[in-house]
Amino acid sequence: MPRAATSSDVFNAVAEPQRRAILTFLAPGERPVGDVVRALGVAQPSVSKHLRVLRDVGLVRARREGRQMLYRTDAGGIRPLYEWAGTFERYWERQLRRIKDRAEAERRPARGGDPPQKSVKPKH
Amino acid sequence: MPRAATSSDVFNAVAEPQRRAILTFLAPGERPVGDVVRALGVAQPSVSKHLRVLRDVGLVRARREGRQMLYRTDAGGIRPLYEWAGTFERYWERQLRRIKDRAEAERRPARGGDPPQKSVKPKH
DNA sequence: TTGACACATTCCCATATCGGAATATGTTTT
DNA sequence: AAAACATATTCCGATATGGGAATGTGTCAA
Repeated sequence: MPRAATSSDVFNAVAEPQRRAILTFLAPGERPVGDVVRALGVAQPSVSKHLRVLRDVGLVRARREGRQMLYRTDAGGIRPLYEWAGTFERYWERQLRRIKDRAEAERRPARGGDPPQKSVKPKH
Repeated sequence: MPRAATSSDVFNAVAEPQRRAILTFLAPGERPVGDVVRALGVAQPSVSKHLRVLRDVGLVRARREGRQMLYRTDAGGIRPLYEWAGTFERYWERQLRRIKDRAEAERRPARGGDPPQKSVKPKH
C-alpha cells in the first residue's frame, strides 16, 4: 500500500500554513483572489491552487462576479476539527488540575504527604 | 518544496488519520507500543514512526518501563489546534443563525420582505 | 474582434511522506 | 554470554505536495 488518505479531508487541508492564513483572511467576508494575493504576498497561482484544495474539502465557497471570483470561508467546515480537538478537553483539563493541585500542595505543605522539595517562588 | 513546515507542527502531525487514532487511544492513559499495534492493527514499525512524529511535536510523552516504552497523549498539545479552530466559531454560528432565520421567515411569510419563492415541502 | 484583466490549470522539479522489509538497539531472562 | 522480547531506525519504492514558470480560460472594454 502506497500512501494513506491525503487531501479531500479537512485535517490535511488545514495542515498547510498558507491555507490557514487564507481561511483566516476569508472568514470575515467575501474577497476576490487578488486581495488574497496582495494580503498574503503569495504568488497568484499558489493562491489559486490553495483555494482549489480548500474548495474541494468544503472549507471555502466561490462565486463569480464579473471577471473576478469571490471566495469566502465556510466556517462550518472547520467544526469537525474543532470537535475532534474538543474530545481531548477533559484530558488537558485534568492535567491542568493536577498541576494546580500540586502547586497548592507545595504552598500549604505537611498536610498528609511529603514536604515539598522546593519552595514556591513569590510572585515578584 | 513539498509541505512547508513539516514536523514540529501540530497541524501536520494531526493530519495523518493513524496518528489521530493513536492520540485517541493513548489519551485515557499510558500504554505500551504493543498495545497500540494490536489495537489499531498497524505494523509495529509504522506505529513507532508515528509515535516518533507525535513525540517530536509534543503530542505524546514516552517513558521506559523495563523492555517496553509507555506512551501517553499529552492533550495540552492539542489545545493550539482547538483554539485556532475556535476562532471560527463566531462565523459558523452566524451562519447557523442565518439559516435558522431564513427557515423562520419561510414558515411565517409576508412579514416585511418578499414572499418565499418555494413553499416548504411537508415532512413526508 | 482584439486586447486587457482576473484567475485557473498544467508541467516540471525538489522534497516529504507512508508503508513494508530488514536490521539495529536496549532490556530482561536463562 | 546467548536468546528472547519490545521497540526504534534505516533503506527502499511509490506517491503527494508545494512553488515557479508558462499557458489556458472566461469576462469585460474598446
